Amino acid sequence: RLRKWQERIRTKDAGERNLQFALSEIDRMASALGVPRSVREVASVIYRRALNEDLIRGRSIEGVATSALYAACRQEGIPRSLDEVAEVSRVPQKEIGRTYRYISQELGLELKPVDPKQFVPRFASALGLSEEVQAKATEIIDVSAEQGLLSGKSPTGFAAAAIYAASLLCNEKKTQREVADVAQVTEVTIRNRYQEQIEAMGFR
Amino acid sequence: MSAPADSIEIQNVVASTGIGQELDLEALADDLPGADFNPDNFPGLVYRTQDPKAAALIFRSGKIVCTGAKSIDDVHEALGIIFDKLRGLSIPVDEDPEITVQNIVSSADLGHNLNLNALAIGLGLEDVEYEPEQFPGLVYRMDEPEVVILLFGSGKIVITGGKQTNDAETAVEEIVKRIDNLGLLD
DNA sequence: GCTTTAAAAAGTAATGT
DNA sequence: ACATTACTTTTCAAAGC
Repeated sequence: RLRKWQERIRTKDAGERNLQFALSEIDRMASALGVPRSVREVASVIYRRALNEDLIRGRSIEGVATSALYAACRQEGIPRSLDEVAEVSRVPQKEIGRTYRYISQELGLELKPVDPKQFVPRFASALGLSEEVQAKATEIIDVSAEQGLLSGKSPTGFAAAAIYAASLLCNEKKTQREVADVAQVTEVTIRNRYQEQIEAMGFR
Repeated sequence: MSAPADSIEIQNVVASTGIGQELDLEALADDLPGADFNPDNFPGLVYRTQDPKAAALIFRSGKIVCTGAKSIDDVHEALGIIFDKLRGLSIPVDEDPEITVQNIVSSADLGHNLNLNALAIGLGLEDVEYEPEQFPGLVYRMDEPEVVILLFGSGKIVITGGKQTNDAETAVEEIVKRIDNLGLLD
């Protein structure tokens, strides 16, 4: 009986240590990504819910912690791409995506698809672009999305192309490579989305 | 006049069967020209038929998985060829091994572009998986028939998970109804 | 969970000319 | 700037780790 008690305490301690580890990892990754404290708290809540619902069984603590942070960013309207999240995590991008889909389904998060507009302020300021360019990029996204061009396209690539197009239109030109680097997409993707978007805008 | 259901094409049929006889795969790999067998990698021996084109996974237990066929008739034909090949190697094969269709993958065209963002919300986020950062298709799990449908912006779709020939047709009619009811069919 | 086999859809990426 | 190849998703069985 004494052994059982010790085992329980040991398990409880282990569980407590695991939770502390997960929360400190969320904190570390959130700092590296530069997301506000409110997002870390949302991520902590999602992680604890996943823990209570026993969703971690068969998955790595780090994977669930990273996915919780990815989900929290989206829920708070300041999304990070899976690439960006994977850069500060020690879990491969593929596993983060798979784990996110799983906990999102099981916890019923029902997050809407990521809106490309939500990347504009962050990408544009990283490129030192003005408010005017940001407003133009936002307009390009709205107009082309309304014409059905967004279906199936990656939100980061869509945002990157709109920012590139806006930088040209506002005489604050950035090269495709510069925009591609901050958005972590290829120049080919920017070129493809850019062509569709300027056509949708009625330019050519 | 061309209904979406008329555009359905079966792309792949997966079926399982068994010859009711244990097999020595090492020996079989030597006797069957073109057979791939890497037990360290995978326990099954891979054997491909040319006409109809299909691939069979043959296991030590005598159970066989056939995949890649374009129709249920092709599955029977391909497995028939394999059964005869085995008999030719003087391996006893059951008279008419039962063949079970496990999965049918079909493609179709709805004939309209689809707004996947609107569809994700309209069909219900709880039944939908749409992560364009990871994959361009919207994944929709339907209960009746129990199939999974992948929907693309072009209006092209993939229906998978069905076991009956008519599952794809039923599913296409149902998904068209649901999309139309949402006013999302241009 | 993973390993292998097949197939479609469309986007993105890496490599090659 | 092109093309080609390859990988992402879903489904399913098989035997074994």
